[in-house]
Amino acid sequence: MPITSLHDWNLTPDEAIALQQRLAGRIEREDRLDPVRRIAGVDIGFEQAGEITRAAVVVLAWPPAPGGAFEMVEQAVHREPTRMPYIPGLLSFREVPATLAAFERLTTWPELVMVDGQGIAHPRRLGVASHLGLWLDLPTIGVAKSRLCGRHGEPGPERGDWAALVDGWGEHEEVIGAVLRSRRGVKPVFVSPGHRLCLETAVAWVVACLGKTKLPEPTRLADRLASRRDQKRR
DNA sequence: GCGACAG
DNA sequence: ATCTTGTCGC
Repeated sequence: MPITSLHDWNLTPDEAIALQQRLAGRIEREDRLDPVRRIAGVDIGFEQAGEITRAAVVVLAWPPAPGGAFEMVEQAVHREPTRMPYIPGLLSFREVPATLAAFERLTTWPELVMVDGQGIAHPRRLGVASHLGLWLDLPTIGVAKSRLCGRHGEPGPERGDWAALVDGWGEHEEVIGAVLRSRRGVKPVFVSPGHRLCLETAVAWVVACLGKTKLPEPTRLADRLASRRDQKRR
């Protein structure tokens, strides 16, 4: 059931938390993906000492070419005044509005989206990837570089090895993500379902999109575009 | 009260 | 996230 109306993004922390608790109940964790032909990557960067929020989205063709390279189908960037400071747990209210605007500039639509941040691996099970997934009504996966919440062991050393990220105790204990070794010898990434897919499927897609670096291609390329590292060179 | 804390 | 040069390693 797609969400048809957008809520107010300028909320007090308490109101934002209450809203997250309600929206979390709408997250679908069962696989519901259309045949994948395009995968989008999303990330946010900042300009002018944080005054400007810069949302970047890249759309890559799936599957990648025989050599392993992903074809860049389209890119979009949207800049706007930063609306609120970074508050752990409330990241989506700072980044999702600009991201939605960037998506509106696309002429092609993806069937899957990877977001730089957490999916359900969040205190109220509604990280940026999940929140964005609800608004786009698309399957989303959260790929974060560090942990927000949950406990976990050390994943194995090989690419693809992962350890469960669990949160809660007793009857409330649940697996909320995977601490994935995306490359030998590097700190693992935190993968969690955003919307419309389960953990195993999310991990499989991230692994399938890994190139030669720590981050999967969709997120890595979006990161470069958001931080202007693709042209900013010196 | 004392830590922890995505980007 | 961002401010920033060189440097160690495959």
